[in-house]
This record gives sequence, C-alpha cells and structure tokens, in this order.
Amino acid sequence: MIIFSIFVTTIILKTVLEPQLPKFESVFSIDCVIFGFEEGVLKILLIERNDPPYKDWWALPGYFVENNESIEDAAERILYSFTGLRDIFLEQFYTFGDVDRHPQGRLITVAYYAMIRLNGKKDLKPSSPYVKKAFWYPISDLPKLAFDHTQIFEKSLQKIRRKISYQPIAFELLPEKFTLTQLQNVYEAILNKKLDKRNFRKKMLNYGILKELDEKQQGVSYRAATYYKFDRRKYNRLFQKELSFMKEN
Amino acid sequence: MIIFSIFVTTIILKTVLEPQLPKFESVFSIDCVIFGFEEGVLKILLIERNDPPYKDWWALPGYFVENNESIEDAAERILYSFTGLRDIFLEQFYTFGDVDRHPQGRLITVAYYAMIRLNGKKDLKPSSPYVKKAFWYPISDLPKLAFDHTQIFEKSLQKIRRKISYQPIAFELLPEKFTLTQLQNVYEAILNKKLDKRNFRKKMLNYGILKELDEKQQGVSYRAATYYKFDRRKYNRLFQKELSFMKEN
DNA sequence: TCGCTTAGTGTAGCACATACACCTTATATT
DNA sequence: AATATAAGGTGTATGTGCTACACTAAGCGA
Repeated sequence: MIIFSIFVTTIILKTVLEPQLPKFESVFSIDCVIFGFEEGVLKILLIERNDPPYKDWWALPGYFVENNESIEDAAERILYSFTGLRDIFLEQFYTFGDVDRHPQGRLITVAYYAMIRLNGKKDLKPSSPYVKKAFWYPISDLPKLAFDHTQIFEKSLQKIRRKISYQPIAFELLPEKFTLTQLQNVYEAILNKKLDKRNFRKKMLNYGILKELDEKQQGVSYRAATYYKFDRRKYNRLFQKELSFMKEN
Repeated sequence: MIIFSIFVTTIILKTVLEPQLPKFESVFSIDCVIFGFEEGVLKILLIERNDPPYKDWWALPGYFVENNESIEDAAERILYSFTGLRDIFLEQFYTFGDVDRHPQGRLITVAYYAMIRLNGKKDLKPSSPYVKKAFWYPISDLPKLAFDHTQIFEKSLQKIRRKISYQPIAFELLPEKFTLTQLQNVYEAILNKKLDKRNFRKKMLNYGILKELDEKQQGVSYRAATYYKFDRRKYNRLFQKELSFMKEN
C-alpha cells in the first residue's frame, strides 16, 4: 500500500512538474524473415513488391509500424496479413539502420524471424496492396533482394543456427507429430551439414523432451516410422534454468 | 567486368525509372549499457539527467541518433562523449519500442552494451550538457532508472551471461595483464555464482588462448600471482568456426 | 618464526560426443 | 512367392571434457 502510494505520487509529481514537451513522430519499419520447412528444404517467405522503391523486386515481408502499436504487435499484424497465421514463434534479432539502406532517407528497420508450420497450408494470399505475390524460396536459391534484405536474411540465419543449439526451435517448423528423421532433416537444413543418425537419435531421446506416440507413418512404401511429439511441459520442467556450457561449477 | 556493368546498369535504371519519393524523417535514440569491472564488482555507468523528462533521474547513457550517421557510429560517438574511450567492444542487443516507453510519444531506442577497461580511469567528465553527472553503480545496487532503462539493463545482463560462455568478452573488462583470479572474478560477477578455482584454471588454460607472462604481481602482501594476457591471434586461429554444442557430427 | 592471505596444483569418476555397419520392416516389382 | 528397394531402427568402444574435492607454496608483516 505504501509502495503503491509512492508510485502514484511519483507519477503525479512528474506530470505536474514537467513542462509540456514536443511530441515525437517516428517513422520506422519491421521486416520478418519467415522460415518454413517443406520437402526437406528450408525456405523463407519472400514477396514481390508492388510499389517503388524496388518495385517488382523480391523482398522480405515488412512494413511501417503504426504510431500506436508496439513493435511486437506490428510484427504480428504484418505476419498475419501475409500468412493468416497467429501465435507464431516470433523473435526480434537485430535492427538495421545504415544511413543509405533506403533511398527515401534513413529508415531503420527492426528485424524479426519467425518459424512456421507449413502443414500443407501453401496457399498464401497476401492481403496487402503493396504485395504482388508471395512465394516460398529455398534458402539455397534466393533471388537478389531489395534494400539490405540479403544482409538481414544472413543475420537471421546466423541467429537461428546458434539458437537451435540451446532452444527447441526446430519443432516450430514441424507438424505436431513428426518422425525423428524429419527432425534430423530440420537440424541438417539449418546447420547445413549432415548429422549421424544414431548419434542424433540417442541425443534427442536422451534429452527426454520427446514423447513417443503409438502412431506410425501411413502409406509409405517402406518401413513406417514412429511419430513423436515435442513435450513442452517436460521441456519447461527440465530447462527452466537454461542450458549453458558453463555447467554447475 | 561484366558483373560490374550489370551492377551499374541496375543502379541507373532504378534511378531513372523510380519517381521522386518523399523523404523520411526518423527520430530514434540509442542507449548504452556500459559494463566496467572494479574492485571485484561488476558495475554499469549511469548518468543523472539534467533535462526533462525524468530530470534528475538516473538513466543509461543514450541520446538521439543524427540523421546522417549510422547507428553504430552514433553509439560510438555517444559512448566517446561520456567516457573519452574509443575502440570499445560494442554490440547491439535489442531494440525497445513500447508505445508508452517515452512520455513524448513513441520513441524507439536501439540498445547496445559495451565492456570497458577501467585502468584506474575513474574520472568521468561527461561533456554532454544534458548530463548532470556520471557514476559507476554496482549492478547489485542500482537506483530506480528513468524510462524503461531497468528493463534494458536486465536484458543486457541476460545477453552477456549467455555471450560469455562462447565469446571472449570477459577480457574486455580486464587490463591487458591480469591474473587468473581476476579473470575468474569477472566470470563469477557476470554469472553471479561461485566457480571452482582448479576447474576454472584448468579449463581456461586448456583453451590455449591465454599467454603466460614472465611478470608477476608487485607489492601484494601475499604470494604474487602470475600475469596472463589474452592471445587474440590464437583465439582467432582456433575459433574461426565458432564453438557450438552440436559439434562435428 | 609465526601467522595470515592468496597462488597454485592432481586425480578419479562420470557424462556426453564420436565413429562406425548391419538387420528390420514395409511396400512394389517380377 | 521371391526379390528388390528404401528407409527405419539399433549398440558399443573410445576419447574428451566436466565435476568434486583439499592441501602445499610463496610472500609479506608483525
């Protein structure tokens, strides 16, 4: 109660004592690197721009942030308007602001990456009028991008490569139920190298964060693989204190 | 040569074909969390504000970015104007932009952290007119901070805790020559836990990135410790491919 | 020379990473 | 029915690095 009073008093004092100050008008944007995984290949979502500058170029989805919305909200809003998806793993990773990154003057952009499940939902109908079309590009085969978007993409890749080694982000790219081989493929695609099957399985199962399902693959012309799912409850229990290479002592 | 021609042509085409577009006017700031290490204690540099809003409050050093300077340059310039130091390890770690973080309207701020050597250089004479004074605060005993600066500080601490486990940032806080105990103290201060002396030394020396000097401590009233220095050349040679918990395979 | 204070050292057990090859299961083909 | 094909699934031996743990060495001051 006392603490609350002090808090309120502080606000009142500040309001009373500080003269009226001019209001800021900020202009800045967000850009998203949206990763998806399809047919064993890691892809990102690109859009073809409908307006200058860089009209007709491929670019990362991104747009201006409204004055009354938080950056997070803007990222979610824009992502939603491109994919129709919500509740996505979305993380800010860097802010780009080179003086000449935009022809219309210094425009800084806050970059996010997202991981989404492409459960066959391939029909992307962008609603933004400034987008001509949207397309999933394999990261190994990207076109030349508008602005500094190639640089932004590369930074995002660096970030998820590091992140995947201590956070369960790979699961975000897969369906609820997945096989160990699929999981391994995600790791291989992100890390861009082959992993040993036996060691990978041993390690993953050892973590104790996967739940084996009774279900198996259907309709494949070879031995059917067992499905697993990510056990977020167990993960949270085990890794509240986060992994760190500096262990206990 | 052909590639260069294509490049030039692209620029010319873009310039000719795109209509004149309005210029942006961005307003945004940077804030720095500047870490220093003194008397075995991890500290950050705070300033007392001389102007509203939050006049007389303690805050992180930070200011507006000029329209024609890169964010990095701004961070370096502002850091220099507070400490007189250059060529500092300086890294962007997050951008804060809550709608209500600043009373004068949405103002986003790009946050950097820096590590500096306090070789006895304690006489900080801030040159900025908007700064009343500057002071090194132990991180365990910070005052209430202006804006969302407490939140910014906490995020910076998270980041360096993670970073210290895979990058040689601890050395940035120490003088050129340091003892292993001093190094351990830095780790302990950042990670906020005690480490085992023998294991710490074994591990550090095993990395092979420290160079033992002939020199020893002077004028201490106990057994003098050997000085070491960080061998950046060796470090670069060894860790170009970066550590990663997912090793070879 | 004794006491205080910090520097400096080794070993045994354990957990985890690596390297590596074959059998199993399901379907499709003949 | 037999065979080919394709991926699923499994174990072991070795090495490396992390952990836990306690005493002696050196330098100085009283």
